[in-house]
This record gives sequence, C-alpha cells and structure tokens, in this order.
Amino acid sequence: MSTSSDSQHRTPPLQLPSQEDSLLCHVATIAPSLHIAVTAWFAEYGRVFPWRSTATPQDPYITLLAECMLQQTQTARVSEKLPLFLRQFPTIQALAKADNATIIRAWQGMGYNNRALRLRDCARELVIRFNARIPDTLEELQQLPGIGTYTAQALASFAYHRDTAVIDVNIRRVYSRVFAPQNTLVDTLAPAMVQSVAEIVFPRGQSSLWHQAIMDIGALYCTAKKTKCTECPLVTHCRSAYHMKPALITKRKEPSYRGQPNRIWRGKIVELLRALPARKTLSTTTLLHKLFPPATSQLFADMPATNDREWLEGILHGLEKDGIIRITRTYADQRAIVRIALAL
DNA sequence: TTCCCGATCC
DNA sequence: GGATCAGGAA
Repeated sequence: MSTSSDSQHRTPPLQLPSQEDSLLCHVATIAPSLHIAVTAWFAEYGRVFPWRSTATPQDPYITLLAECMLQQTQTARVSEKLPLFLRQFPTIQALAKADNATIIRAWQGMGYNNRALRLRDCARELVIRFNARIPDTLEELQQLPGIGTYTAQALASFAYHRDTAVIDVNIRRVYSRVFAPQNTLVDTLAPAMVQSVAEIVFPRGQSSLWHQAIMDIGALYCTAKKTKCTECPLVTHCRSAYHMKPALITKRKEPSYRGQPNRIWRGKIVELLRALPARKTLSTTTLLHKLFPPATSQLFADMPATNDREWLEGILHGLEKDGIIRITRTYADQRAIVRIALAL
C-alpha cells in the first residue's frame, strides 16, 4: 500500500494504489483465512506419496530424486519408479558412479532421458563439490545440473523446511485464479506478480506443508482444463471460481516425421537400445527396418528410403550429442557401416 | 522461443 | 487415436 509522504499534505495529488499494490494487499488480507482452510483440507485430503513427509523434513536425497523425476512425469509413475530407482542407487555416491547406459536403462518408462543424465551429473557435482551433501540455499542448488528455479525451491522447502516461496505451474495457476479474476482457463498473472504473491502468501515456518497442499489443490481441483470448483476447498476465497471460459486452442507445431514427433521416434530408438544386451550394437539398417516395417514403408512408397536414412542420421546425431547413444563407424568394401548403442 | 518422453485419460 | 500433463536447458 502507498504510504508516501503525500498523504500528509492537505491537497495531495491523487495517488491511487496501483493494481499490483491492491492485489498484494488483498493477498495479505485473506492469507490468514486461507492458511486455516488449506491446513484443514490438507490434513484430511492431502495426497500421500513415498517421498512425502511434512511433519519432519524429507530426506534430501529422496527429495532430489523425486523432484527431478516429477519435473515432467506424472506422480503415479514416479510413485512406482522411485522405490526401484532408490534400491538401485541408494546413495548419492552410487548414483554418481552410474555410467550413461546404466542410468538410461534405470530411467525406463520415465521419458525425457536427458533428465536422467543430468541427475547423474548432479550427483557427481555433489560428490566433488559438496562432499556428497545436498546444499540448502537456492543459489547453490540452482548451480547444479538439472536443478532450475522450481527444483531448487522444492528442495529448500521440502527437504530443509526453509521459508522460501515455491512456484510450479500448478501453484502459479492456483494463485492466479484465486487472487485475480481470470477470464479464461489459460490466463495467469505475470511471472513477476506471481513471485510477489508467492512470497507474501505462505505461512512462515510452514512452507513445506503449504506448497505441497497448494500443488495438490492445483492437481485435484484447480486443473488446467476442467476445473472442479464445486469441490475446491478454496472456492469461497476464489476470484475466478465458475467464471473462466474455455481457452482458444492453440496448437504449436513440433518437428515430426511420417506423422510422429521426432521426440517420439527418439524414444522408440532408445527403447530398442535398452532391450539390447550389454556390449551389443545395432546397425542403422536393422534400426531402419524396426522403425519402418516393410508394411508401413509401402504406405509411403512415394518417399524414397534414402530420406529415411537421411532423417535418421539427424536423429542419431542429436541423441549422440545429448550423450544418450554412441555411434561407431567402420569401413568395409568402401562402405561406411554405422552401428549404435547406448552411451557408456 | 523450442526441444526434450510416455502412461493414461477421453 | 487424439488430448493431456510437466521443468530445465540452449
């Protein structure tokens, strides 16, 4: 709120609070009542996960694994995979020792394989620079591979119970809708505004519980597409409840080949290599046959197979650059034989 | 800004 | 069979 010296003059220049100021004022005003509602809701309906504990700080290593996995993967899959992963890599040191092929195999079913390598690289940094401990400041955490703004906040809050704001897309969506009337389901407050709101609204000393609760509410009721305002514990506090229109669908194009995104093809290739016995390689010709069975090829008879090879070259180069696969070239009869396998 | 996956829902 | 869901890096 504006508390400038203008207010002491008899005829002050009319200085209305900015929209931002009044929004933040509104947040501060209803925060105490929100704390009560959210805390009560979470005690009864908060989701239970293997990595979760709010009464005591969560184990930092388990939190690191969970949050990296949760970066792009649904909670149900992480619930299933995390215990297996933890058994295979019980400590930061064990994770740091994993070679590329091992970590990518262990990542099976999670998607976005680059994350697996970054997580392992993160463990190596922790061993080298932090004596295999996980730091507790946002600054140090964010220097680590695979740890960005959100994951750093999550670790500081959930593993160390530090009084930090945590913002993921769920929380951003919930704050945007509750504190400001949004016209459509895709509208949100500007990032800087969300940051200000986030810093004001959470109850000091309860960052961990609060942010996990808000994420749950975002996942269960205040979803991106079909909201469940009638069931939402924040409906009486919410400035957008029932009032948001569906958003205009905007599809963004992504690089595709033969009707499928390249990233899906990458996934198929990595999946084929995972199934390969250790130390074995695959020829690109075999790979081409597996990717495009003859029956399928006939449907694309107008596309010469050389196009497939050319395209595959690009895909494989990308995978190699990411450290996911290794490519070996041998020469026989003046022909290059290209073989691939998971990176070591 | 665009690229990275895949299980599950509709 | 298409839509959905998500954070980090370049």
